[in-house]
Amino acid sequence: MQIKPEIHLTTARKAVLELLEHSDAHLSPAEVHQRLKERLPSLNLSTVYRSLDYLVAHELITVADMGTGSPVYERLSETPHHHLVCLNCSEILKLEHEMVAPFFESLKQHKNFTIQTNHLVLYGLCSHCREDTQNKDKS
Amino acid sequence: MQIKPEIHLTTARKAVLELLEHSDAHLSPAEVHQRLKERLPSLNLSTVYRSLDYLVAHELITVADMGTGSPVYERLSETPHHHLVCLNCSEILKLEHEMVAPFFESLKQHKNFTIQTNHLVLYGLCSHCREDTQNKDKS
DNA sequence: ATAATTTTTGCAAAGTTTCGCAAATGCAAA
DNA sequence: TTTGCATTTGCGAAACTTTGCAAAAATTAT
Repeated sequence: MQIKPEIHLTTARKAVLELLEHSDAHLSPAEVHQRLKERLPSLNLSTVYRSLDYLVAHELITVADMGTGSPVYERLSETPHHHLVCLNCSEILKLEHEMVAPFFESLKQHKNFTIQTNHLVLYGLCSHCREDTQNKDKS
Repeated sequence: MQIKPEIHLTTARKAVLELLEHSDAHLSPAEVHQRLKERLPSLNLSTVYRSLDYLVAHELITVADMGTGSPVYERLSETPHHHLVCLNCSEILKLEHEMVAPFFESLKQHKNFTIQTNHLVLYGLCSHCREDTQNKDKS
């Protein structure tokens, strides 16, 4: 990963970016490739991988590993957000950036490090499953 | 990933765990396999993968993606720590858990979500590279 | 102990991701 | 425009990771 402020959108990259912008979902590389095959039949899967990497590096999209086997990509909206994934029931909760911003700010202040990670995925237990686990412990 | 408090250490799992406990480094699955081959010649690489998954799920070791191609594993010490990776110079900085704990605590308080992620890897710019980038912007 | 059940492992195959390289494309200079 | 240079892409192969399945090992019940 490198810092390259200059953005050059080729046909492939533009297609990938537009697909993500017009889709509200998390898409895996294979899904992106699948959906673009109609428009661009010759588009190679490895080009999809490279385009996704490029778009992430240039901060036009985000990538996250939700533990689904493949990383998933989505457009980068004005208000970034993050995810909490329950290890027990697999529920995925959205986490607003306001909850994360103070943490990133403290890293800037105390460690002199500017976070660029724009899509955090944290694993743990949702409220419901924590109760279940506690009950199980008692029995 | 599932929550299985009962820990069953087979020969393979014990070997993997002991290797990580006696080694101070981040090891990839292939490196773990390589180093155990002497002791356990018949140990299969897929068993190493499954053992690592098992040990992570049972919170005996941690896994992190440092952007090196393969995930890396290490023993879980009493004092967990995290990493900051510079996107520009690739330097890896250690981040003490004390810097992270208040953030996790706030998620517990406000979102009722108990974080179990025990090894965060955050990407961004180290102090040195941020200066460079700023200078480059000016020129 | 022995048998039945469950878990783990090796192996091979499938799936996913990366990489090298040559052809194609795009941009810039002449 | 044409030429030359740099970037991007397709393709094939390699590398990495996961999965299904049957054999082996461990656990539990009889």
